[in-house]
Amino acid sequence: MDDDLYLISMAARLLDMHPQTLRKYERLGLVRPSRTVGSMRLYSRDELDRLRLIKHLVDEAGINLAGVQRLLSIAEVVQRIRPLMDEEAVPRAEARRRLSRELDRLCDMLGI
Amino acid sequence: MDDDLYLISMAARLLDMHPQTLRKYERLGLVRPSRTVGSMRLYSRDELDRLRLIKHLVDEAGINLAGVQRLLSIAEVVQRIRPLMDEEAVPRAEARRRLSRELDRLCDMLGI
DNA sequence: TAGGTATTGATACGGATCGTGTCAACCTTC
DNA sequence: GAAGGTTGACACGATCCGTATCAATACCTA
Repeated sequence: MDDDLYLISMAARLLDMHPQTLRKYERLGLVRPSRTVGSMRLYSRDELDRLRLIKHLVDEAGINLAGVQRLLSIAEVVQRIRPLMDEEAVPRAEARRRLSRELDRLCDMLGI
Repeated sequence: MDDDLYLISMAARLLDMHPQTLRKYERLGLVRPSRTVGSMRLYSRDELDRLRLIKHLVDEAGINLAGVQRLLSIAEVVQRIRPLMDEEAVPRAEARRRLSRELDRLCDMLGI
């Protein structure tokens, strides 16, 4: 499995986005494609998914890039919280402690 | 206690915002001041706090109003999650169930 | 009740953001 | 080496957002 990497033109075609848009998103830190030795961008499946999410938040929800950035940070925290919900995956006391810390982080990101 | 209500000019002065900005925020559903019988806006302390948060997200973080709206919705969910953390406030199984539901809601709001 | 001040809703203007287009220089492949 | 794709930088419209302005209405006081 040669875990599928796409050049910017192919990625843009798959996502129906403009290559310049992808470059700008990287410049803003919204996505971080790897590079060839000649410094050409390589987009993985995960980054395509991330870009699809960004596209949805921008086009459908009308959220600007500063807002998208904040929402992506929040999403990361929520993703860390999910596995803490699995019974017997984590000791209860430890899970509670971690959950509390992640919630504090969320509040910071939300300004509350 | 005559729980402090302010007309728009006073609210704007306290927040250092333009009255027209407050009117526009209401038109977009970001805040919902009560009204006098003559339809003049009345801002409570809670709404002033909400406006302060909005102002911070817009001015400091550069997030647009669509993004602010989404973040405020997320903040509401997080506020509902917090009390579920108090030991012995809620039966454990029930707390877990509610927490799981709120997390699902968060994922919807984040598009994940 | 009459008169002055504040609020209302609607509209318009200037600055900033964002997607897109264009350009020369570089990399890659044949 | 030639052709085509990529890179970074810049510029051009469209849209968003705070602000200003306006006539009409509400409030308050004399």
